[in-house]
Amino acid sequence: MSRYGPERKAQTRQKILENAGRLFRGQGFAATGIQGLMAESELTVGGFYAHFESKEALFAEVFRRSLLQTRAMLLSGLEDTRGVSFVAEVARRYLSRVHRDHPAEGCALPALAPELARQSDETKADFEVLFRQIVDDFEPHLPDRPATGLTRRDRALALAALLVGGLTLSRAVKSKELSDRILLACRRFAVAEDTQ
Amino acid sequence: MSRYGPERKAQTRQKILENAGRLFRGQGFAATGIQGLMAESELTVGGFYAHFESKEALFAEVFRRSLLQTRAMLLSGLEDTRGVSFVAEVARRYLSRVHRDHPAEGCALPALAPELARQSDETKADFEVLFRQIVDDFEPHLPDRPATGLTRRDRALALAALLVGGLTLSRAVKSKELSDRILLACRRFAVAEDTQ
DNA sequence: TGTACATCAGTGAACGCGCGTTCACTGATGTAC
DNA sequence: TGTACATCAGTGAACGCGCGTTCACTGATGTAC
Repeated sequence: MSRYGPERKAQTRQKILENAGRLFRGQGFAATGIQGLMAESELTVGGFYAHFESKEALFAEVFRRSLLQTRAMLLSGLEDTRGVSFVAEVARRYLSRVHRDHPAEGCALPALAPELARQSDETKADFEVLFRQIVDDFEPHLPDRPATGLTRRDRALALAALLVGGLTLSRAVKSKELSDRILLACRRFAVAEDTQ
Repeated sequence: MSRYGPERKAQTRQKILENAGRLFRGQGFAATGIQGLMAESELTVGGFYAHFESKEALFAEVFRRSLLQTRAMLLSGLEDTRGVSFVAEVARRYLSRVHRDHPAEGCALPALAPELARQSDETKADFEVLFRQIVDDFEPHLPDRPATGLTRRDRALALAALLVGGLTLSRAVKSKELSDRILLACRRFAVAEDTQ
């Protein structure tokens, strides 16, 4: 065994979080056991509670971290991009085949949103902070088109829904052809909205 | 006890299916036990396998029935409605506060889609048949706008994604104000797409 | 009409197993003198 | 430098419980004669 102390503890916590992220998103929250998670992290069950208060507390933290990663994945390098090309690029990144085919490494929402909806208000409030942040990030990049009656905030929220719904549906069907079609249709729809 | 025979059995099966629908959508598939489901149906565990081959087989059937109900809820009375008013009405029905606040009685997708995505190809293929049917039902009611590069099928698929994603997100946040905002934004977005 | 029998929906105990959480304990470390 | 001690991340057994599925059995029913 290597060194002890707080930095070593932080590393262990990190490892548990990463494995929990993969397992929760890959198999679901209720379907993942702490036993298996700790084994995956090369530890024993009891140690879990030195790092997290409960399974739900871990869930909240996993969700938070996953969304931070998604945010970075969606926005990195797009600081000065606006209008159609912003929407097209964000939709292209999120509604990709790679993302669809690797739920365990992807955004937490299409994998875990219904389970989040069943958690405590506290956990949902934790999520909400980050969700608002991402929507806020979208907003300034979107075109202002008051004639449609949609504010930029409306567009940002609807874009988020289209991304999450599109990826969710693309994973639920069996046929790859239909699945690809769903991804493409949502990308086109997101862009079309801002084109005319 | 009342009468026996095949019609009585069908009634029992029906009762199990209804309770499973409520429990799965309300608490999730993995989080619902057959013991609890059968107790809810005023039966004992063992009897379950006289009606269903396995828990997954029940899931597939529950999903199918739930989508049939959703389809009826979305489309009833709209046979001759076209264009914006069709989209507006469908979105109004699906993205309603009542629907959001009663997941156990609502559409299976926002409640169970990620768990469906983790089931066998057979179960997903079962779902796909009905999903295609609903998208096919949408299609003829949607406006044809070739200038945007979107086919009617694209619009129908994107509309489905917007509905599912919108309701999913509206259930995941804590704040009712934000949740309402998400529902409204998606309704507006769906309609705006077909207005200009 | 009365009796014997086959059917089969539903019972309830048992299979092996894993669940989330608690807790007394271990043993490597850093600190004090 | 050497020794005694406090800290605390992680161990592993145990708590009570429920999991999905199997199976020998029960008992109300419909049928045959």
